[in-house]
Amino acid sequence: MAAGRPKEFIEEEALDKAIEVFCVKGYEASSTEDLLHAMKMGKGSLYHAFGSKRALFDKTLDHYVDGYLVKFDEDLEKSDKPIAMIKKFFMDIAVDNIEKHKQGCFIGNSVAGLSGTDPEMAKRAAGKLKAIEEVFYIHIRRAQVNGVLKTKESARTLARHLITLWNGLNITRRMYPDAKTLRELIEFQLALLN
Amino acid sequence: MAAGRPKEFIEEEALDKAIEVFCVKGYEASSTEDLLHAMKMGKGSLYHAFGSKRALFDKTLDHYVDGYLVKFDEDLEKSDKPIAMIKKFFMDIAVDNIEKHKQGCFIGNSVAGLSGTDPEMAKRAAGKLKAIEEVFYIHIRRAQVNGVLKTKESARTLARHLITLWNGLNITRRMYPDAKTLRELIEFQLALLN
DNA sequence: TCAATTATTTACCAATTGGTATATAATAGA
DNA sequence: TCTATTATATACCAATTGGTAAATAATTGA
Repeated sequence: MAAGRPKEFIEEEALDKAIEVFCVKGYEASSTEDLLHAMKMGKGSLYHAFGSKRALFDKTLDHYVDGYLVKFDEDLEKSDKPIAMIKKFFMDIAVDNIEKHKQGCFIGNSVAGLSGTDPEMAKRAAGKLKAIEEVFYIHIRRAQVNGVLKTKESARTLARHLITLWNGLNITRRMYPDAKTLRELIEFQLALLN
Repeated sequence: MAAGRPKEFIEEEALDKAIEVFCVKGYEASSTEDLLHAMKMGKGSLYHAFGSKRALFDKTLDHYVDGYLVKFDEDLEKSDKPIAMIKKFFMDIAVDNIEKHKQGCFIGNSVAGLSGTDPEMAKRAAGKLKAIEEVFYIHIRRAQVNGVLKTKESARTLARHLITLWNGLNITRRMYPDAKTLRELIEFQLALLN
């Protein structure tokens, strides 16, 4: 195996920290200094390991979705009540703490923030949302075939409804960062999934 | 009346240009240089007239909503089919051109982009969304009393549904900047308004 | 015509930006 | 122990950032 001085940071942990910074401040407002401090590494190391701020951001996008979507899909796969689980996924947003509400969704924030300055990266972020939609789609489709879901509306539209709800809540939760308001709203919209 | 050298710019026009810049690039990524160029004024003039980048942004928020929401409300007031008009308002999003899709909603973008770096300004932007919700609310409520709207769901929840749909489309239209997909989605969600 | 007032132009500023180059440190294998 | 390899630390960089100061230009009212 190759030799060389061993890394003093764990890539996954460093990326997690970078995600926090990018998510809270957005791409432009996150300075290299912010990232360095949060990731606890020197400038040399960071640029050696990740190449550039943009490349780092790109990696965080993958890391964020991989670590979170794959698990969600697996959990749905195992579950005997996937639709109830999807509903719970949304209802859980309502009881998030105020910090989470203010933070919003990393991917949604990225799509909104980058589409004017870095369309290519925005497209990649949008692709991640499509991947989430796809998970919704697969399990909705299956539930329709099963007969668990009675609605005749196309699974594709239902999945897109959910992703739009997700995107919408990402903003609306900043307007109303309280459980009651959000719960009412989410319950109302999930009634379409019956 | 007071004397003094007359302004060489029209405030409303300058603000419109600033809105374009802020909307496309976001607050942080919009440099003073960008703004100066778009607004066609010198640095001295800009700082003399608006004080700071942040104060300018604040003014654009007001200008954007004032010029657009008040008119919408008036139109709804005049209309004999306000609910149909609200629906049309949403359906029109679907046929916007690709530039508009990529641009998204100035207010929504601002809420997403500022909540981590300037919570106070983010709150002001969120307040603008609440003002839009209020317009929806008033006309939904009235339509329920009229009997035009049959649904017994609370007007407040319906209004919040619409603002969440608006916020959601703001992101989803970046994923699917095509009329067909958006129309399907919007039609589906507007079915709740019957 | 002369103040007073307000707008514009221009030159300037310290601080911060993302990024690089070089030297050094730590490892594995020969 | 020597070499190849990889990681880190540090000093440095040009460019850009938001913002200011002072001089000047254009207006109104006396």
